[in-house]
Formats: sequence, structure tokens, C-alpha cells
Amino acid sequence: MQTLDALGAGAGPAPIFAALGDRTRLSLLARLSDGEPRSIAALSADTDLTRQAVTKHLHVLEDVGLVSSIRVGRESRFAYRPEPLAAARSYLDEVSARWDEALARLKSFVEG
Amino acid sequence: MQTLDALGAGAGPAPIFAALGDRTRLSLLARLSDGEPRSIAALSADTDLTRQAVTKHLHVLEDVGLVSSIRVGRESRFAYRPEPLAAARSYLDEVSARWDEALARLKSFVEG
DNA sequence: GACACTCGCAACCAGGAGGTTGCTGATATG
DNA sequence: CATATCAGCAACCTCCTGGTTGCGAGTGTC
Repeated sequence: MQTLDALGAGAGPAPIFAALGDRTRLSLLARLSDGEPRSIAALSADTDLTRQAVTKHLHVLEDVGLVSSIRVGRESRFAYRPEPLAAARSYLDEVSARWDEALARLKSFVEG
Repeated sequence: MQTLDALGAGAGPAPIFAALGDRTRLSLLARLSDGEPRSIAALSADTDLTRQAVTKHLHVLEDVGLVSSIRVGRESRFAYRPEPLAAARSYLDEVSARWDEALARLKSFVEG
């Protein structure tokens, strides 16, 4: 099953998981997943972090395509992007399926 | 939807994603997902990394429960563990569902 | 018992991640 | 125009990460 290595966005799913591997970024994504684009100031509002720290996290998310940004007037709005997360999901599904097949083989071996 | 913050293994899904955010570890997990426990030496065999490097990666995976290890004679066998990956999948499913609902609301607003 | 294999521990290193502060520039608003 | 807001850039810092090497200890084999 080479697809485990083949599929993936760009350099594979690892960078996507890496981007997801941070509480702050997960929180940002969760807030943006309601479809409402938000400015950096808005996203930094109820956080104990600096605006700059939030900005860096948003750039990390943007680098792997999890969010997109457009400049509107003096503020830049960040919006959720579903594609990379779908890729991540399908990768986890593949690994999971591989495991389920292994279980099925084991079961049929024991029974048969 | 507080479940986005509530669920999670231990300190939330972020550490799991962080553990998945590395090509080497993803590769190790993919190989172990066939159900066959393997020794460190076996897992280090067709890698250009040192055995110690592989060991560290395996420990990272073990820390978040993605693999488990048992000592058998002089070698320690690492085996795949499905639970954390299931948690990661369900988290991604939640975010994805949130997004889908947002799309549905937008659609019904435009149409209605 | 001598030897080969498997592993753990510790030290060490370079580089990147997460975060802060300070400053500057652009855009609204009075 | 004066002022406040939003953001980008750069420097700097600390700590973790990924990786290496060296060495010692347990385990199997002849």
C-alpha cells in the first residue's frame, strides 16, 4: 500500500499534522471553522498571547493551507480552508483501515 | 460547541497531532499499522537514521499512546495502538462538521 | 566462557519553534 | 490634519527537537 506515502498535500501530510500540533493553532482553527473570517486583532482579543505570536501561528496555518488571508482595508482577514484537513482525515482513515484489515486477517486466521 | 475543547486524550489532541507531524514517525506508524510488532533494530533496518534516532521517535509515539512497547528477551517490541488515532480522527471530524454546518447555514441564508 | 546482538543512558550539537519587544507604515476616524 | 487602530518587519531570547556519538549493560549463541 504505497498510498500511505504517496498521497498528501505537497510534502505529505506530516506538515499538516505538525501545524495542528499546537493548542493555540487548534484553538484558532476551531474558532475559524464556523466560517467567519476574522482579523488578527479579533483573533488576538481573548488570548493571553501577543498579537505577534498569534500572527506567527496564523502564518504557520496559512503555509499549509489551513487558512487563507486577504487584506481588507487596514486589517487582514483570515478564513478557514477545509482542503488540508480533508487530506489529513483521509490519511488517518487509511492508517485506520490498514489496522482494521490486520485485525480482520488475525480474526479469520484464529477462526479458520 | 465546547466539545472542540473538551474532548481529547489527556492534554487534548494537540500532542497527538504533534507526534504525527513528522515524516519519520508517520512512516514508523504506517509500518506498524499492519499489526506486526517490531523490534527497534528491525524498524531501524531500512532507514538512514541511527537506531537512537528511531528510538527517540518511538518514544515520542509511545508518550502519546500511539504505540506500546514490551520487552521480549533482549529486544523491545513496539506495537501499534489505535485509540489515539481514533481520538484525532474524531477531532478532525468535529471541526469538519462545524465547517459543513456553517456552509449549510450560509446556503440556506442565500436561498431563503 | 567468548562473542555477537539489542538496547538504554548520557552528553553534545545545530537549528527551529514559540514568544516577546520595539519600531515603522498604512488606514480609518474625529 | 491629528489621532487611534491594525498590521508587518526585524531583532532577540529561551527552550525543545531531531540527530549524532560513545559507552555500558543485558541477552542469546557457539
